[in-house]
Amino acid sequence: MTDPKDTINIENVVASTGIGQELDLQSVAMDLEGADYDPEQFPGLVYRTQNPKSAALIFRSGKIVCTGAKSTDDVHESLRIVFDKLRELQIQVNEDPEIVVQNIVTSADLGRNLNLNAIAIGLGLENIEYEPEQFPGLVYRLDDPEVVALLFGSGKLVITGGKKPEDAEHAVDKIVSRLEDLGLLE
Amino acid sequence: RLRKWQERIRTKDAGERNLQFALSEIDRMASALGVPRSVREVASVIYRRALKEDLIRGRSIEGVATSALYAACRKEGIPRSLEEISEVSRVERKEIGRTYRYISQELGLEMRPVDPKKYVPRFCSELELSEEVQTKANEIIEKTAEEGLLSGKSPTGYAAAAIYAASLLCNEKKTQREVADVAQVTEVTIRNRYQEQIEAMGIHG
DNA sequence: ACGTTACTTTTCAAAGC
DNA sequence: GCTTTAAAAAGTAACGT
Repeated sequence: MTDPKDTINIENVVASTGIGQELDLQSVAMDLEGADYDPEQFPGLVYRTQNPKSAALIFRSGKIVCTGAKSTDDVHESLRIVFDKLRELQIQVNEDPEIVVQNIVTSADLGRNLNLNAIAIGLGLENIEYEPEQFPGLVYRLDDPEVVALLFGSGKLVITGGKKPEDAEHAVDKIVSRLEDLGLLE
Repeated sequence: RLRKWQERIRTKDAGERNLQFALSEIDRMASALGVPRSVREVASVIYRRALKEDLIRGRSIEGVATSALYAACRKEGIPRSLEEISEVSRVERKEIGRTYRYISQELGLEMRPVDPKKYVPRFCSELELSEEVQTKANEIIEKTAEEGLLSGKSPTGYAAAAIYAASLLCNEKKTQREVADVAQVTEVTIRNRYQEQIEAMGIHG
């Protein structure tokens, strides 16, 4: 009788911020160890942090995207490292740049197998996308919270598109009660 | 004013030429796949609806035409896999799949997942397997799908495994390679689905 | 027949083509 | 629309051994 909510795990957090200063990415790429910069391929410079593990995309405008962190705390820690690295290169970085979480990817487990065919019909074909020839997961878009859920035959699921950890909890609650109402859980 | 008239005629002609091209492509692909005329008609209707709803913007005419045909085959109960469809189209499989999902969603086609049993007659006939094998394969699909084994699995691989198992049970053995070739899946997929299916059926193979 | 790697889906920001 | 980055889910595929 494990509450599916207790199985929720944050797998990835995407956030954006900015140092409030324009950057010469060419010189940052020269001085910053481990930086990947190929403007022909992508306008952002890629810098990876090891602890916590994440990847930062640094742009000419001074805006930065951080992805790969496992929590919002890790996002802040990763970006603190990036800010300090830039300061070491004599680049002015704002005191406490505002960090906005843009997306949180979560996984969870409903604890029992799912009959995706029955769920597709039950939730309504107009509300879902299920094309097992192309992808094994059933795509279910929720309005509140505004997230997208991927349901698998194993009962495991992925919740993405949320901006706060509670979004995933609410989504799992709604999915569980919806499936229970339809008699499709257990 | 005369220029506007000419432009309208030019646009109208271009539009009609595009529609004619799309319909002739649907016809060409349908012939190559050997599907009945009714499927081409359903595909034409879907294409015209997509055109009317302005779903072709930002997409290729061929991509929408191919996806309309793929959807029509499924709606008519004689599905062709994306792999098979892409062989007669110049549009790649991935693009056909995503365009199909888009028009299906936008037109509210409410397509049901493909039933693997729909592939059994065609695959078995290509393998020259008897009616008995087909019936057995359908039985295997029916029973194991009820137990939830079908969730997330590709219909062609599922059908292929059931046909392989049925051919063994009916002493009309086909190799995994032979079945894999007609279903256009790998032997690995047949092996994996086959193991699950015979276990669920309580067969010893 | 293994094992490994890699691709499919969803989400999001960034700047530029 | 595309490009890049990360991550999970499970299925399928293509390598090499």
